[in-house]
Amino acid sequence: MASIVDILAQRFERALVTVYGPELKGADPMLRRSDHADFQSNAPLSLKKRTGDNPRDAAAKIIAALDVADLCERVEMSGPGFLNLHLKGSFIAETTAVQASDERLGIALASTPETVVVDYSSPNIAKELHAGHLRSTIIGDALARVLEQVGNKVIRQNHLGDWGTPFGMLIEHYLDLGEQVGDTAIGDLNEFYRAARAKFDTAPAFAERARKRVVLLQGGDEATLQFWKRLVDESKRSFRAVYDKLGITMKDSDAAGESFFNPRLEGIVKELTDKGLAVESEGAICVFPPGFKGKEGNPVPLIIRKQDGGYGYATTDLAAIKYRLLELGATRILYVVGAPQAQHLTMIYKAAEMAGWLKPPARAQHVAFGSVLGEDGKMLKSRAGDSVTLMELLDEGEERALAVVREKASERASAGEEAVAEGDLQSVAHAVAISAIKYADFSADRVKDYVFSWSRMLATIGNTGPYLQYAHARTRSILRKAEAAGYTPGTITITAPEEKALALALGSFGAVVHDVAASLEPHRMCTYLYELASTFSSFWNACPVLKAEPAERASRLALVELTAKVLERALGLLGIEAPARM
RNA sequence: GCGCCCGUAGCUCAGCUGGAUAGAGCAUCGGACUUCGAAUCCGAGGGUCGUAGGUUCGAAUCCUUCCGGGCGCGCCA
Repeated sequence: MASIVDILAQRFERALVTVYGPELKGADPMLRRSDHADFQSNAPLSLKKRTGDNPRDAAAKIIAALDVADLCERVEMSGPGFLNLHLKGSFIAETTAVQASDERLGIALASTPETVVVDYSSPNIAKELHAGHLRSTIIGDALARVLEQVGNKVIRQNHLGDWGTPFGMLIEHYLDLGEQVGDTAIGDLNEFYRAARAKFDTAPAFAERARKRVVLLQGGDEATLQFWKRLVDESKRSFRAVYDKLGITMKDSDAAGESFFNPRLEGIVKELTDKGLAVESEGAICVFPPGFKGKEGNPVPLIIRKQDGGYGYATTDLAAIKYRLLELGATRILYVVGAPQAQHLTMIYKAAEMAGWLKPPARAQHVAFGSVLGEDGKMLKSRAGDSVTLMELLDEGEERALAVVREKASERASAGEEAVAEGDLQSVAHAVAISAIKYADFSADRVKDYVFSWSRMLATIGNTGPYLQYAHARTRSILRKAEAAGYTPGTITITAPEEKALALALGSFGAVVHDVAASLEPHRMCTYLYELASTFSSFWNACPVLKAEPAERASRLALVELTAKVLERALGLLGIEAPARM
C-alpha cells in the first residue's frame, strides 16, 4: 500500500530525473511534515552539490517539472529553496480510505525480510526476575513484536543463567529442604538463593558438599541432573508468571541458556585455538580482539578458558553467537543488554568476525539501555535494600492503578454515565498499570537512565500510557454508540483542518513502524502515539461525529474507526493493551 | 591512564541523522462542558541547546578543546 509520502516521493523522483537526468534516480526528496504547509521538500537544498544549481533555481525547475496536479492544491517555493506542498483533500481522503481497508493499516512488508534473533530478558535460575530485568524484558519484547510486524522471522532467545558453580549449593540446599517442601515448590526464590548462599559461606561441610555436587553436575550424573532440572523448571514457572502479567511474548521454548551451550564450549575453544585466534596467557586461554586497550595499555582479553579449566561467560557468548548465525541462520542479532556491557559485546562481535562466523550482510547490534533509578537517583531498591522483584513492582502498580480506575469509574457512575463495571475493574487496572510502566520506560531514549516514579507514569494527564488508553477508549465509545444507532462508516471526505490533521497523522503510521524497526528505538513509537492521540483529541473537540449530517457522520466515523485501530495496533506493538472502556 | 555514554525551558524529555522563528508534557496563569467520555481541548509566559573554537549558504545535530555527571577496562555474568 502506498502512503502519501511514498506517492509524493515517486513524483519527485520523476521530476528530479526530468530536470537533472537519471543520476538523480533514488535521491531522497527530503519530504517532511511542515509548519508552513502539509509537507515540505528540502531537496533543492540537500541536493545542491548534485544539481549544481543554487537552491532557488533548482526549486523553480523542480516545480515546473513536478506533475502533482491531482495531488496538490498548490506547490510553492519558500525561503532559501524549500518546496511547500499543500495537499488536496481528495488525495488525503483516498489514501486514508485505502489505509482503512488494509488489514495491515498501512504497514508495508519489509522488502528483504530477515531472520532476526532478539536476545532479551535473560534472568538467572533460582533468582526472581527483579527491577534490573525490566528494561531488557520489555524493550526486547517490543522490538521483537515490531520486527515481526514488518515481516521478519523473529527468533526470541532467553539466555538464561542456568548453569555453573552456584548450582552446587543450590542443589544441596534444595535437597536439604526436600523433606519440608517436597518436590513441588521452592517457595520464594530469592529467599531460597539467600539461604543457600548463607549456608555456603558459613557451613564448611555444606560448602564441601556443594563443591562435590558441582563436579557431579558437570560430569552429567543422572540424579544430579534431575535435581538441577527441577530447580530450572521451578524457576521457569516463576518467570512465566511474571511474563504473563507483563504481557511478554517470550515462550519457554525460546530458552537457550548457559546449559544449552555448555556442551559446545570445549569445541569453541578448540576451534578458536586451531584457527590461531586464541592463545595461552597467564594460564588462561584468551582471544585478543585488536583495538581494545586496558589499564596499562595492555590488550583486553576474552577469556575463553580460565586457569582452572572452567569456562566463563565469554565462551558461552561466543557459542551463542555462532549458533545463532550458523544454525539459526540469523542475519541480524539484537542484544538487548544494559549499556555497561558495550565493550564486552563489541569484543564478542569482533571475535565472531575473526572466526568467520559473523560476516555481512549479517550483523550484531547492541540494543543498549540505561538504568532504572529510584527517587533517590540510585538503582531501584526495596525498603529492605535489596532489588525489588518485578512481581512486587507489578502488584504495586496494579494496586495503584486500581485506585485510579475505581475513582474515575465511580465519578462517572454518579454522573449517570457509562462506567467500567465492577467486575472489570481489576482487568482494566491491570492494563493501565502495565501501560504506565511500559510507556514511561519506552517514551525516552533507551540509553538514558530514568527515575521510576509512580505518580508521573500513572498520571491521568499528559504524555502517559493511561492518556493514550483513554484516547482509545473514547474512540471505542463513539463506535459503540454509532453501532447502536445503526450508523456505519462511509466514504471519507476531508474538509475541516482537524480532519486533515488526523488523516495525515494516521497516514504516517506505516513509516513510523519501519522507523522503529530500523532504529530499534521504541520512543519513536511513543512520540507518534502521543501526537496521534492529541491530534485525535483536538478532532474530537472540534468535529462532532454522531450529530453530524449523514455523509459527514459516515466520513468521520471512518476516521474514528481507523484511529481506534491504529492506536490499538501501535500500543500492541509496544506490548500495551487498549481496553475498550476504562 | 585509556575507552564508551550523557549534558536542550524550573522539572521530565522530543528534535525525523545538516534545514525555515528549537518543540511537547508537568508545574504556573487565562479561557472552553444543556454536542459523542473535561482522564479532554484552546491560549499565554518561560531556553546565549554545558563551554570555547572550527567546518558552510545554514549547526542542538558534524570535528576539536575544556567543564560537569555516569559507566567500563583479566579469570563474576
